[in-house]
Amino acid sequence: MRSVALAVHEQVTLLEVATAYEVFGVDRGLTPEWYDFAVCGAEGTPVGGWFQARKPRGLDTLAAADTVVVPACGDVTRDPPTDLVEAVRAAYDGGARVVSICTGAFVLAAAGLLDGRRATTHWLYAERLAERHPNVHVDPGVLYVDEGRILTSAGKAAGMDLCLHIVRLDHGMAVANALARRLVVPPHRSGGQAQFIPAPMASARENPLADVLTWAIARLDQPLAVEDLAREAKMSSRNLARHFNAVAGTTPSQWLLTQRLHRAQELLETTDDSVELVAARTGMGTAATLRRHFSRAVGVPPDTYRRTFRLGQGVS
DNA sequence: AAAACTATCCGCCAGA
DNA sequence: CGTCTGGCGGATAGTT
Repeated sequence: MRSVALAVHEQVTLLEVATAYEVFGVDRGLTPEWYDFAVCGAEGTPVGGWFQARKPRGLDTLAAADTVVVPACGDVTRDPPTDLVEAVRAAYDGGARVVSICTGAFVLAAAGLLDGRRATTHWLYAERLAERHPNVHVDPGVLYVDEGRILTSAGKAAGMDLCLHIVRLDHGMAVANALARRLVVPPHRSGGQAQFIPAPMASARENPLADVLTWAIARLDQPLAVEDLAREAKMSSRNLARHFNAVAGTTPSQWLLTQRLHRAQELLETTDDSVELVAARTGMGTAATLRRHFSRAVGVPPDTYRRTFRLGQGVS
């Protein structure tokens, strides 16, 4: 996945174009080969109402890229431009990985790429997306969703998280962490699949579990069991599991484990606590348990992760 | 390293 | 009737 094409079109917003450009378009020498980055669209397309795309490649060249990034389409009440939808469809059919930021998900949905898949978009438009495209499993509560060749992200800044996630997939964690350090953003805020972060704006109506999740995150240092969550949620564990699957696409214990591992990563990055202590402070019990889960989820053992991260800091 | 032990998940059914 | 909920038990993943 070495070439990235960014689709610009009418009403595209500045931040998202900038996000993709900063991540994929600037070679900071972090790894021998960075991405071949191209902007595709019509000459003079206004960007964010302030700038104009200069000498972009045509939309028809989208399909040539390994990865296609689709930023927000300004007006979601109208159908996205047909030529854009078709170009995205063609790119996907040609084997490209397709990524949307914010309401760019509407373009992917219009191209039929999201049917039967989990996806996300800006929380403000999640309901509209679900209405317009009933076959899409819209999850308004995550930063991004990784469905393999289709990746969608929530509003604005979450696009950065997804772009970093892609760099992590392509170049590994060390490079992604070094880049995050250069950009001065958190190195890893996880998005889709088994991972779930309660969206700050998620209302109790959208996500009846939001309170329980927040409650649990505040007590991560304790060995919480699923039963404890159920009690807090005032429902049976059976029902809690059901809601978890519906809202987060995962099980209570899986979600809990993911949160613990996030906290562990954070502690490894920011403290000198021993792995035993990190295990205790993340409610993982023993170091052995932490090591096993950490290695499987992150890919490297805790000690290696800490060393790698420290190295990444040195690069800046 | 394996076996006993525990917690969790999930399909199914029944009741509200 | 469709939807939501709780409980049961086999299967399985995780822990000691």
